[in-house]
Amino acid sequence: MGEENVKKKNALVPEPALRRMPCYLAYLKLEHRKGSQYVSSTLIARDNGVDPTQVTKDLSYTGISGKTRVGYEVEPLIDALEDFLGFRVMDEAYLFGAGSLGTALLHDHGLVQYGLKIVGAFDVNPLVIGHSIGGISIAHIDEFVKNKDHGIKIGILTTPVANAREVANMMVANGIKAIWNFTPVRITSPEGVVVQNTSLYAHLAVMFNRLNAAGSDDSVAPAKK
Amino acid sequence: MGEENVKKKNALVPEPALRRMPCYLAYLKLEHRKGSQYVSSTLIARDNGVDPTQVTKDLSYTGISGKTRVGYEVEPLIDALEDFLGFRVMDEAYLFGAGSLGTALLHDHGLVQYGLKIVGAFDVNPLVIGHSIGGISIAHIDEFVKNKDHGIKIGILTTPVANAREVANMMVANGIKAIWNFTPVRITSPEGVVVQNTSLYAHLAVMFNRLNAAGSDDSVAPAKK
DNA sequence: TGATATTAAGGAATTGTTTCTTTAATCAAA
DNA sequence: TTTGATTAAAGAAACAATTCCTTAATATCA
Repeated sequence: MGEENVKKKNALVPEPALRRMPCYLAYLKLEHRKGSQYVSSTLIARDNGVDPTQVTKDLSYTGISGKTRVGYEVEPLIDALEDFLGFRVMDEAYLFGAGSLGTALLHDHGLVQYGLKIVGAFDVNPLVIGHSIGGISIAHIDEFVKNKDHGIKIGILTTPVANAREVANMMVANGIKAIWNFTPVRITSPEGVVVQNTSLYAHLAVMFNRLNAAGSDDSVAPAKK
Repeated sequence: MGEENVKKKNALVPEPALRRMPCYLAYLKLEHRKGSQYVSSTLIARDNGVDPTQVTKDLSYTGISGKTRVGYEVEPLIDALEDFLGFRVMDEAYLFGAGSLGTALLHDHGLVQYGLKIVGAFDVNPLVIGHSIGGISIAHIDEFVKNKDHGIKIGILTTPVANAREVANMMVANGIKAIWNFTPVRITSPEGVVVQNTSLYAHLAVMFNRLNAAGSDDSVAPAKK
């Protein structure tokens, strides 16, 4: 108990804050294109429907500070956000499962602008192996296991539900450090492996629920703002 | 129907709980296929890396209750979850913005299994209008405005950032009640319109952050200033 | 048949996040 | 230069969500 400068709880940036940051970034880029040089937290808050103090708290994580009575300088803030979010360094990733959703992601070239480049894709289905989707050719997953020395740290998981856990284990066993999980299966992450769950169906469930709640109840309170 | 739980005013189901439910559902379907007839919350919790009491709390929202010392009956629980999440009724949706991400979603046929069917797509780019992607032909967005009497309540927003707000407004003005927003732009929802934000980049930001934190920690203080 | 262990469920305490409040800074205008 | 208004930032309070704790029920085993 003697160590008093042991970092408490790791001081992780709150996930909700991290999720809001790309939204600020998109907004700032639009403002920048419009010619704005300074933007205040008040303005950011109003245009994005969040609390002004939350904006300053969120932005303070990037290390940038604003000027009293002026706001934030747009360009440095954009740079700081992109740096902080890791959008400026290009990370390479492998995709596992070239089914419907995997194919969809291979078609999407938007991720490259945010620092993620898919450089390989794997599957077990003979019907897709050998084909090229979005410029990436699909290989058998054994090829991934054979190649021990790839420096790829990020794996995108888009297999069917039944294989998700098995493939995730294989990814980890072969050096993957971060799993971007698009399946509804909850991956119990081993050692120091990061798992980011992004099941579209989870979001769909929330949307359906809110839609039904709004439709069936006329005394609904509007999102307590 | 809602007479007995009138005590709490709105009693909205917490979003984190809703997001976990599809995960339980996927798990239960796998267990069902394996032949399990009963599954306990303890087991669900262990296999999915969550707290057992959280499982029972989450599942209680569906109205199903488990049997002491036995657990939950798998089949009725699957039914209840699918019903509760709105996965059993097929909702139809329009897609706005057939760019990279929009095209990707049109290629994905997985959504149909979860109750969402894309039945139309709109854009403004002459290069894509008239083409068919994933069985859906792309029309000019004016066609959407002309057709006042479509019964479509759900709109998927996949336009470029610059047009997101404008298109969202147009959607709402023409009867869309729920916007599934894939852009990083925060849509300030009007009256009783539901907005579900699903920016992939937000998730990417969280993953990058956690990955970097995991790689650089141990001895180094988090450079958060 | 009775004891034991396992489970669901409800309420309390804890934790984390958001919102509110206060303070200090500084630009603009008089 | 002085005054007033607006802003960022830091701390306090409120809120929501998770985890912990207790209770009641019951299938299994002795």
